[in-house]
Amino acid sequence: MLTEVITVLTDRQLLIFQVIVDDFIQTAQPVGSRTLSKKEEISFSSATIRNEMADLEELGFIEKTHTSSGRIPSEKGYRYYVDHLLSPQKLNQHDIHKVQSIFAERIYELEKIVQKSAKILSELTNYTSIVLGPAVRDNKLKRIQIVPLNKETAIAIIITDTGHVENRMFHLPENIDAGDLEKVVNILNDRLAGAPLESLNNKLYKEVAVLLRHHISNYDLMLNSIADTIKIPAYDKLFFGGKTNMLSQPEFHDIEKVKNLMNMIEQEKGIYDLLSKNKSGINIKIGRENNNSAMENCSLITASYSIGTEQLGTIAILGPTRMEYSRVISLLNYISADLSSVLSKLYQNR
Amino acid sequence: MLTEVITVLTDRQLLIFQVIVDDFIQTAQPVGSRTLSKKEEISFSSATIRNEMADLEELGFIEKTHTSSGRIPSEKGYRYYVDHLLSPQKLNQHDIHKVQSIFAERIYELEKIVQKSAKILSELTNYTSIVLGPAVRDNKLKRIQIVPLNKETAIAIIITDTGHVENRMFHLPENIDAGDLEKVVNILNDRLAGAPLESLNNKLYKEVAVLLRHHISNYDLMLNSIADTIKIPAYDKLFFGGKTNMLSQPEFHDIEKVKNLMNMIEQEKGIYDLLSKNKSGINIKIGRENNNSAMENCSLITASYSIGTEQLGTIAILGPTRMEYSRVISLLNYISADLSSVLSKLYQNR
DNA sequence: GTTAGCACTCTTTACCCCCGAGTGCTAATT
DNA sequence: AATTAGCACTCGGGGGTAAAGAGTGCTAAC
Repeated sequence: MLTEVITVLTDRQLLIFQVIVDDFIQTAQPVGSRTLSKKEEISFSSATIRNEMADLEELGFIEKTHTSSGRIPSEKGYRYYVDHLLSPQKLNQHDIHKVQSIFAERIYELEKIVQKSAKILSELTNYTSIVLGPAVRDNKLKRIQIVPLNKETAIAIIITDTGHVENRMFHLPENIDAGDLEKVVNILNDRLAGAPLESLNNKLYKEVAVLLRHHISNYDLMLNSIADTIKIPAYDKLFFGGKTNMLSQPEFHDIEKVKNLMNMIEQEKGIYDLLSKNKSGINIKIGRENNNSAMENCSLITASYSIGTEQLGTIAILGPTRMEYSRVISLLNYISADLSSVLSKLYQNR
Repeated sequence: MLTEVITVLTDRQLLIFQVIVDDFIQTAQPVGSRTLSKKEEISFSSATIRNEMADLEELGFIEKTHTSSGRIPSEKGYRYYVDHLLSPQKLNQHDIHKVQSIFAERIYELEKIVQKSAKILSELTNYTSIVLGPAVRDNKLKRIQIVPLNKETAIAIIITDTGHVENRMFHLPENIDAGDLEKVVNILNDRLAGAPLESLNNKLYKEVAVLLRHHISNYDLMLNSIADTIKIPAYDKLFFGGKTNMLSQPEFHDIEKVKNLMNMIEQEKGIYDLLSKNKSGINIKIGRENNNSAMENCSLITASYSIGTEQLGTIAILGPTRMEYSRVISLLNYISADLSSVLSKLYQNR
């Protein structure tokens, strides 16, 4: 187990540190002692501040960009700021109004609500928002449907209890007729309806296979196609908002950084990894804490949304390390609570 | 009707112009007379070249970036190059191999094939590829299905003859039972199956409404929900490949340009407009011909793919005006032909 | 008609210098 | 003992100048 050295900062150091972070978050410019001394909340001279800053730097909370520059928060500094100095921000009327517009229209599809949340969130923050869509993994099967398109192909459709629909085309075995198909579908629904999607594959081969054998000759081909359809959602869907917002951040004037980040966003796999392994509640990962070179100058704040106690998905904001943590956290909290309550009302009694 | 002034260039001017364009496409650097005079295919002095270039500039085919710079092709120049000087390029073995990998796996879904095409195309060209997915507009309805999820909500699913599936949740009228629903579904399929999606809305209100009235009390609410489901695909889907490839092009070192372009790509509406109004075959739009400020330094080459004679969708490459036109055109031709033939085999007899 | 030669233009790069913002340290002040 | 004024020093950025390099247009010679 790691032992954390608890650093005790004096009140004055704390004050200076906080003002440095707040100022840097706003301006993106290194903060010097003169600038600080002019702030209302600071009543001592620049020399004093310089001394304190030297100490704060020694402790690793702030750093210089070059020998005679002002200071910027280090990653450790942001971590401390986030852990100890964050005061929850009240959302203003405009924010609240916009968030509630997500649920203004009568929308029933989970996915659409989630997508709209991503959009609104990115508009409110000017950062990039990412939403990991509702996990279908633990949905339960509502119905399987097979619709033949012509003699050779048919389309298999599965519907889950949350209204999620997956479909896939497959090749029909030769010499199968409509009656056979109907029997197959009946057996499938009989045996599998109500079962969690995760368990379907297993059940399919263990319980259904035997039954199918009695009814159609070329059953194995069909079985594989159905198994294919069932296992489609390997990853849950990702929704993005404001993918290009990062381009407006001064830290991304360097095209190379942009390219790295955008590439990761496009690939989705990396993002998926970042989002999926978070616990419930608010999670904050700062810079290299994300273990991802493209995220060097970025922070990721995630929150989960749920139906009742069942965690459904994750909603996140990706921004520069110099991010408005307080505001973003408030927003995420607010949206995820709203999302959870609306979704619960809609789907609780499924 | 516009009268086009036909400009006759001497063979030598043509040669010089072609070499300028080819060189600039490769290097992205303005081409000077000295550089040209060193080329194998050019056997006259730099002074002669300078004279010819002055003429070419007067005619508007090339331009200078500043008074004493080399020349770059103008938009008019690219247009001429594309219209008169393009020699079809043979694809190499590697290209052909990669293209054919699109169809290597047995995939039946139109969308997946199309998506894979976009990916491969962007990898082969290092530009951004865009595919306008199969138009569902003129698909014909295969089947409508309604699956109740609980007492209040149900999900309506429509399946088209090409295997496209759309679904939408809706609120069930109160006091409707499973038998009623089945009747509704039967009526719908009876009346609408085989009809083009476009005509469904009309038919629904004109023919089906009367029938429904006899069977369920609250039929109008239901009717509207079904109408909603049917009209979902307002725009055909867009698929992208290599969205970030543009970032590697030297003309996009300027962050502002990148932002403009990326924003347009993200919004999709603009892209949709650019793609949807093209005729069959290869279309080339250079720079401002696209009528879109974000496309100032870009060219768009589109090709259509089809089943039989029915145009299905569009496949396109978005790159800088300094684009490898010849190669891209060959690739697009090749892929669209392959796409068309494979899709025809799969769906001809639908 | 072609080309060698030349003066001229413009960009790029480097270099220098100076200014401003900031620092750390020391000595004086409270 | 803590705070602050003062000062020497450092570094980045902006402006200016100079030289190099690539290119042009024009003229005169071939």
